[in-house]
Amino acid sequence: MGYTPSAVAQSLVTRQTRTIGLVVTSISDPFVDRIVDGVEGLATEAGYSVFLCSSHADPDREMEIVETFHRRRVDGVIVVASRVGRLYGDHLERLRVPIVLVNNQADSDYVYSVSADDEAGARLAVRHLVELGHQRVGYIGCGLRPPSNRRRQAGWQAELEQAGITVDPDWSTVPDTMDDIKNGRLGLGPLLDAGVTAVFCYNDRTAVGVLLAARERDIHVPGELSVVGFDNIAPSWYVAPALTTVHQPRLKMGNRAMQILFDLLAERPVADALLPCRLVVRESTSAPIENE
Amino acid sequence: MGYTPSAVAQSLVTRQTRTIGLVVTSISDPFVDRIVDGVEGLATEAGYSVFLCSSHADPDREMEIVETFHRRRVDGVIVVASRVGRLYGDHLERLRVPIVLVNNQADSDYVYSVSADDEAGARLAVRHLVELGHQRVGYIGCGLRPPSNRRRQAGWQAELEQAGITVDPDWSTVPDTMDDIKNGRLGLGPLLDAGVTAVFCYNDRTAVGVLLAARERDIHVPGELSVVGFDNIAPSWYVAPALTTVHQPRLKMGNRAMQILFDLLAERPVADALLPCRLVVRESTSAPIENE
DNA sequence: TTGTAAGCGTTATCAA
DNA sequence: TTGATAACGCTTACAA
Repeated sequence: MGYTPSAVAQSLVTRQTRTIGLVVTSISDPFVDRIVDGVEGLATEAGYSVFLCSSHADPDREMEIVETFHRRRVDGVIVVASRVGRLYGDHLERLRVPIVLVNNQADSDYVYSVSADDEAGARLAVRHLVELGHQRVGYIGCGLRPPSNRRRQAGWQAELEQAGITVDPDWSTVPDTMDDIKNGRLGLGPLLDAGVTAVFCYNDRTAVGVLLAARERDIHVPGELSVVGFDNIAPSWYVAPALTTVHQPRLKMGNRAMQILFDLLAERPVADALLPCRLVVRESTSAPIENE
Repeated sequence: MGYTPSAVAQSLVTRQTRTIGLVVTSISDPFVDRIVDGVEGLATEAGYSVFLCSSHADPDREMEIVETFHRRRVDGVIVVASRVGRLYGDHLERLRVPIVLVNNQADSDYVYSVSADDEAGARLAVRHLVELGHQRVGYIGCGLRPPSNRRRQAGWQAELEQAGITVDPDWSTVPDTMDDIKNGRLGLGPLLDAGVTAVFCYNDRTAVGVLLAARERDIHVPGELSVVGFDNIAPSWYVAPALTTVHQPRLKMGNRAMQILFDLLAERPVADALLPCRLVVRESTSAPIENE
């Protein structure tokens, strides 16, 4: 009837805004998109609106954003790939705004989290390589995301050891540029020198860097080198060769984060979630070449 | 001092929320990401927060979202790739909420727009192909985005005609699946039958579909077929071969949309913006093969 | 300069 | 059941 009630006046009296704040490192990060889809989808369905803001991976910005969200009296906050993590506990027990972290476990009483099982995912990738017959498989990591890098690297190492392979320290490298693709490019040389026949990468973009560097060196993938990524971002299936990768259930992770937030708001009991990954085999892996 | 003033109470009395609503078709659309960055960057800098919501290209959803934003008393709305477009005029002159459309010109008094110059961009692409020596260049369009498709197709045709080439109707096809990549895949066959030596695609994903289909048919790109895309999304430079494409200044478009909204809010005079595109030549184009 | 009161657009409470 | 009224947490206009 030509008139729309003011949600802000309603919020003032009901003391809830039906609004949540979502902070991401960058919207241009292909890893983030489906997670945003996941939280936004559930939120909208429940009549919530979501504020989106990028921290650009700056911890101070991240904190500012959360304070801004609090100032706007959001009912809750979701942070993807937090750079602050467990530090929230201290800072936010005053604010009393429910907060859930995606891919960044933090065992504070005020902070909950949903993450993909990085270590198990990494093991899936390495097991695939080992079963293919690879003995010397390398790892190219990511210096800018220490927690998840650590878990994926640990999974890589554990799976190799379980296969009875002694891991050579030269098989792994953890570059720390801002650019994942560049990391992959940079990382390949040293690993090749160390004699690896396959490389497991921190994420798909790193793997793309490896693909690019391999092409420049005229190394055939997967003939001469197998490579596997992590995340299963959209381009991973249409680069050449299509990437074998570890799928993270990103939409589901977004959904779950939102669900946890709803539970928190309704004061239902909640538990952190650790979601399983899945191996997706495509064209970038095969049995190692037989030499001599 | 351990206390944060409530922005909602402030909003109630100042009658402005310092909030804007941004509606996109989907966050997972690689075209959208940088536009969101552009909007969000300027907004945050100016102390505004942004609500993000996906319409999934459904006009009804889009309208609902705008109404929700209005209910929340956003100061303005930005819609990327609107499916409603000029229809807003009638519906929103009551709401009196400033609205700016990105890539969807609508000449209503209440609706402003910023767009990339699709037609000029298309001509850039085709001119490049013609200068390379191609005489029969095809076009694969997008049935789901009629306005921009029409402009790009018009640019393609105009540029060919200006080069003195008579355009064969069989050189163009406009598939209308939801999936751009599939469109490219589908479109290649008919064009090949019509004898084209180069194809200009509605966007980069369509071009990726062409690349994929060409590989399956063992057609070498660019040796036997040149292909150019549109948008310059991130993957376009790391697919193989790297795509020649038309760059849309998406970050700038986002910035500009936000700037226009600010001008509207300050009651400064504003004008629609039409931003130029730029050709980016990479590896997917070359001179046509000489036959007999 | 400092303080007090009215009002922003709703919901909720409590009389009638 | 209906209808008036206080309160929500601020800004601002005005009085002291």
